[in-house]
Amino acid sequence: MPKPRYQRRKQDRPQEITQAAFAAFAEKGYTATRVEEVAQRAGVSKGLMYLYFKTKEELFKAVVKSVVIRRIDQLIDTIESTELSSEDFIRGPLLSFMKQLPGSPVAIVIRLLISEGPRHPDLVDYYYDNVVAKGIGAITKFVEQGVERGEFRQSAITELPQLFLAPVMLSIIWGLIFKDRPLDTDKLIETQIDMLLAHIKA
Amino acid sequence: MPKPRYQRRKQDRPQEITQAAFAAFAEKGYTATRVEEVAQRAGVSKGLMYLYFKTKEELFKAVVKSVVIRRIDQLIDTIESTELSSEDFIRGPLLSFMKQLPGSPVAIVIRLLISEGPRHPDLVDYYYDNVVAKGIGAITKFVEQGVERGEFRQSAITELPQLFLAPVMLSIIWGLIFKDRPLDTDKLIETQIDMLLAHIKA
Amino acid sequence: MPKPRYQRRKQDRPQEITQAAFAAFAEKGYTATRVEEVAQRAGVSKGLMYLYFKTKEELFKAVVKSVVIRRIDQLIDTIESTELSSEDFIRGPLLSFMKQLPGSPVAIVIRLLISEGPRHPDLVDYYYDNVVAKGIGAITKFVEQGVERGEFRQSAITELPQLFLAPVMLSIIWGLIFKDRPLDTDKLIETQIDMLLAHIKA
Amino acid sequence: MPKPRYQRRKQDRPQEITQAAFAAFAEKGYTATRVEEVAQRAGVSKGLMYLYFKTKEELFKAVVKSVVIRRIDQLIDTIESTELSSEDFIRGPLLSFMKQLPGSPVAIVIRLLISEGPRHPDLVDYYYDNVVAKGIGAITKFVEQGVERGEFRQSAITELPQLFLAPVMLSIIWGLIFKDRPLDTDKLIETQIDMLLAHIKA
DNA sequence: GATGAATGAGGATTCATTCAT
DNA sequence: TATGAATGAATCCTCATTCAT
Repeated sequence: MPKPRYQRRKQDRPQEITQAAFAAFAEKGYTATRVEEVAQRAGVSKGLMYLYFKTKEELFKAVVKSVVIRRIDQLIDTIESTELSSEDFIRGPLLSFMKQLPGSPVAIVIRLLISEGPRHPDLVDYYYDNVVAKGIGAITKFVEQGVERGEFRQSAITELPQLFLAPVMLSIIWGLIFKDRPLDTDKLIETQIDMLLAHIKA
Repeated sequence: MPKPRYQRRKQDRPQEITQAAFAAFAEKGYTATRVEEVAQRAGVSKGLMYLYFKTKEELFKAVVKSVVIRRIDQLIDTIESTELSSEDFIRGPLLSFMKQLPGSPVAIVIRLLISEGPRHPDLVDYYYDNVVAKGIGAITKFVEQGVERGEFRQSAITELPQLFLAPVMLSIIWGLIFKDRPLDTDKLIETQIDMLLAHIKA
Repeated sequence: MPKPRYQRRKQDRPQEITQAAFAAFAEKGYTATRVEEVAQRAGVSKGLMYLYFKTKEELFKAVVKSVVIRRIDQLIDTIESTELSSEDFIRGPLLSFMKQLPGSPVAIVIRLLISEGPRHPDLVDYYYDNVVAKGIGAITKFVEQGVERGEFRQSAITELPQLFLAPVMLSIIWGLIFKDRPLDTDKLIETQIDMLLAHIKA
Repeated sequence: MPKPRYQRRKQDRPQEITQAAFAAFAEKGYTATRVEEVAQRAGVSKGLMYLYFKTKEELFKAVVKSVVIRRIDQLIDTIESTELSSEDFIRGPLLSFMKQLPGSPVAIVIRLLISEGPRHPDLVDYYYDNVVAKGIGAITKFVEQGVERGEFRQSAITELPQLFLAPVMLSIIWGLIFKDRPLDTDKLIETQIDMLLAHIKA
């Protein structure tokens, strides 16, 4: 069944290309990935790439944005609609969310941002505004809620929500650099949560 | 106008080149740095570079190794020769050590490893063996010592020394990506230490 | 927003495209003009272009020919039907004709022929046969008529009718290269005519 | 005698490349000439081209300038140091100078300026300032001298020195477009000079 | 040992042309 | 017919590496 060499699929192309590019960037990084390779992965000609993305850089940005979108918003929605106590929410949905991050596309995006970020300040800003700021904000707000409810006490952690993310980040970086060396990231994150809760509980 | 640094001595060359390369890599990353630029920074001709380093990759490895050497060993020596109690040591020398990491060349090396590591498994191994394993080992050993001395209790942390590093790593990555966004890394690290100590003290 | 020009009629298409192409070539030259741009100017899809013109080159030839047609024949007709004396005709209709050439599409065609001519010998031949030869022939014949009538004397100019065109050509080239530098082309042409008439009048 | 594949000839390279480029541009025009072809003609690698000329455009400019330099200055020098009467100078050195222009590199430069000039306004300015303005100026000054000396009378030609150039320009363009069609350019130019002198002689 | 001129493989991008719809 | 998505050859330019001097 030889595929028709010529298919019109305008609707799907951007995503197909974006996905192929993500896979390629994940494997080789941005610079080492040739545009032609992305095209091949997407089952598309080199020229078509430039119909949808003016430059390789623009493709790069599209890739980052495509990964980012809606990931955080889900968490925030969950936070806002939850009826769980603060502790239960942290030990439940939040913990689950955190545990899956190191194995998710987010890890790849982190890698891309570390490698290419310095040359794409606008992308860094985009990522900060849409992911980091939102995430940090959500956690902060949630902790403050716990304080209001009397579940938590005032503590330095309210101003350092990054402490929630620290083990996640370490797990991500560990996975990026030391792929084969084992690390029990789940336990790492759990233990951090234990410590944090012990620290802030009233 | 590359200054003719005092008497050009052959034996200093490798280091001079290595330092220049490190500075260049720090600014632009490995791929974006041209060999010629390193040569200029080192006040040396392009051709001479290849007398000391067969390829750009080899130079890269030399750079990573040069940064790594002796940094960790100092910490280990300090640990082994200290007469402080475990807690005092942690709150003193170890905390200081951790605090200066985000601003140190280590951060640059992390960036390089994340960007280029996948293509240099041997370098990753080298780094793991000489830095990470040693560091992790030292902390583990130290915590175990605390337990033996009765200062600390048995806990999950003995097997997760990465919890000490987590806030450091987050600080490093934050600095790499979000250069301008403020983050009180010192406080972050201190608070983590507080929590860890609270968690493991007998 | 390409206006849907009244009722799109098939038979007008070739001319519409040809006109659009001429305008584009005039602005950017042949090579720098993309087929797609011509299509847009003509309010037509890229694909349709290829229904009327097999290649960009064929379009180019059609453009040159479309500009050429009938321009010279008008002059010749006028010459043949005039009842003016030779001098009066030269100072009247011929001078007017010459004066308007530098600002006319002919100037653009000259540019195109200079740029692309070497790669289109057949087009050059076409232009020579239908424009230059005819024009030169007409002037020659007209001058000879003047001699026969006793208005003019025999002179080198009978064999060098290009002397009539010289100031026109200089004006055209001047306009093509030095768009902004002023040149009184009318006076240039008039003075040349004065000199020529002084030279050949019996 | 296989040429050494690797020769150091820094001194001569720019000119060699410039000459090769001129030849290539003369044959094919700027756009149709590939950088690699110029390299081959110059017996040089593609990469070396970019050591001496940052871009193809810069090479183009260098080519134009290399042709222009000193050509006009020679004429001006001759004018200033001549002891001939105005008429004798015009019929002698000036006429010779004009006659050789259509077959000289200047013709090629004209072609390049017509084709590529619109995209290189600075180059057009350069050419105008260093060639056209100087040439026009020299002729004007020379004619005025003739008037002062009583050889010539006041006339429109003092303000239209382009009349001297008109037959030269026509000859150049004729040669560029109608390579094979014969035209007695020498006689054309001579006759124009005859007419001009007849017109301005006191 | 030093130098930096010279090489050439590699990769991004453009655009005339084709063809499924 | 008419469209414009899709193709791929063509080309500029970069930069790690080599080597004559």
